[in-house]
Amino acid sequence: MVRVRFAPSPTGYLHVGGARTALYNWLFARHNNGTFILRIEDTDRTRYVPGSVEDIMESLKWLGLEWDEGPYFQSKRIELYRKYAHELLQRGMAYKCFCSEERLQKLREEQRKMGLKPGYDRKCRNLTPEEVKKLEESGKPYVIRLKIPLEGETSFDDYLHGKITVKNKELEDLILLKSDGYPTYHLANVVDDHLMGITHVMRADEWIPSTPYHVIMYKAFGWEPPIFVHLPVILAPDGKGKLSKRHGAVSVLEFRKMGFLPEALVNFLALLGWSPGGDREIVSLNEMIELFDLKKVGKRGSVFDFNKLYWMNSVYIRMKNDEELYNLVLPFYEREGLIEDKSHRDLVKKLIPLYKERVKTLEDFPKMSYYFFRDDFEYDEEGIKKNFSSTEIFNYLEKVVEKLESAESFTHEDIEKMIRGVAEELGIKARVIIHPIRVALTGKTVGPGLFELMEVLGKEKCIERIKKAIETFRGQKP
RNA sequence: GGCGCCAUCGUCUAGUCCGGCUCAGGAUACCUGGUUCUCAGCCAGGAGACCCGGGUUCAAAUCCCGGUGGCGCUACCA
Repeated sequence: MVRVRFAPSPTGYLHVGGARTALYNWLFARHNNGTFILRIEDTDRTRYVPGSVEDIMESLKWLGLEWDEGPYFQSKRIELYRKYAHELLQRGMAYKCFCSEERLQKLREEQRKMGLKPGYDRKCRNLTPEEVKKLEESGKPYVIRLKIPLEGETSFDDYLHGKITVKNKELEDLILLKSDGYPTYHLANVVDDHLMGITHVMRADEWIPSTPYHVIMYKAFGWEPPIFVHLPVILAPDGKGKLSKRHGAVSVLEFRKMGFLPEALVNFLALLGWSPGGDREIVSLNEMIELFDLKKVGKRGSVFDFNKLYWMNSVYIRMKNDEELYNLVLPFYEREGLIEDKSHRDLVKKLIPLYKERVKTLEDFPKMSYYFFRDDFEYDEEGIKKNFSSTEIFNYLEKVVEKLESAESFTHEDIEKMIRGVAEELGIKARVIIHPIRVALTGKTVGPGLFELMEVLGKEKCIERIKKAIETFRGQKP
């Protein structure tokens, strides 16, 4: 029975790197009919950020990665870790260390100065029972450290990387229990993974260096270690280092705010380091469950390519039907303050087909269709220059207004017939008036098809805006 | 610095395990053309990669060694 866990620490929002780790764990669990557990590793009170647990859970839910157990909080299991730390003490696999932080810091400084590798000098490792007793009675705070074998080497089999070996000489007696009684990540992590029956530990690459410590701990406890799977990290677009805030959005919920669809984000993230094989790119969550195979996960870090995410998002938007899109997009219009009554909601409904092929995000909808809601849009400079510099154009537009005023039907088919008819009467190409009309109506040179756009805008607005453009730009020397 | 991990188009990747089918396939981004009232979309085409050097072999992107580069870790943080 497969049991995996996603174990973030509540030090901030859930970023996309963490989300991908969660996704792989989730997919692996679902694929194997296993259990996906959420565990909050909050053993460092100083780094706790209020609200981050909520953010993490909401992010996971939004992405569709529901957990089967938890969330467990390590801060509520402190006694447990304490107990196990003391068990190691009794077994002689750990020891109390009374060295102050000041001494450790000074030690490190000196080591660095002398070109030695920094690390604890194991001063307290060989304290006699009497010395320990004396120090304890003096009330001196202490930590509990793991006794690393002085010789030999430690290795483990990583599912992706194969055998990884380090010399025990390179390892130091790391702290298991801090002087405030809280466990360090290492202790809590190992104890919980064992107690929770975790079969596969899938976490980011950066944990590889501390895995030997964990292996030594499992051995010290006499426990069977889980299978380790170290996932490659997500790199910043410049390829230098991990993705961070300064490269743009990193928080999952931030992507939601920008109008990305969870399906798109998940699909994109899944392909960052994993391939379903062949040429498949657009894969639903269900298909991913079926196809997910740890063997197909890559080893090298992958760059987060915003461009590709935008493309994928647009693909998913186009896959939605108009009704679904309406529900998704309405909140974005509301956020922009464009929705005041039912007529506005109806308007949004009509806009969906005009824009769904042109947007990359949900946020683009209100941004690109602002002029349907307000008259205070701006005219594109180039658009004015290109379309309103000749004098004849205003005569043409007047003719258009005339025709529009007498129009009985205002479907895009009839509008098209009418506009093309005007052009023919005038002996000009339709495009000669189409573009100026678009600028007059929207202020822009680009946008949905003019006739569809006019139909939705409505006869009154069309006439009004063309008249206004004539007034504004006629005789104006650009 | 030490230790570790990694290395196919700019980017995500297929192929690498079990060497020949590959003068390396797809996607994205970019460029060109077509469709069209513009844009987007769609269609067609283009340019673009096996880090370097040795070795093994009839044959290497694929196996081995070395180098280089990138990244990670080096806390009473996770």
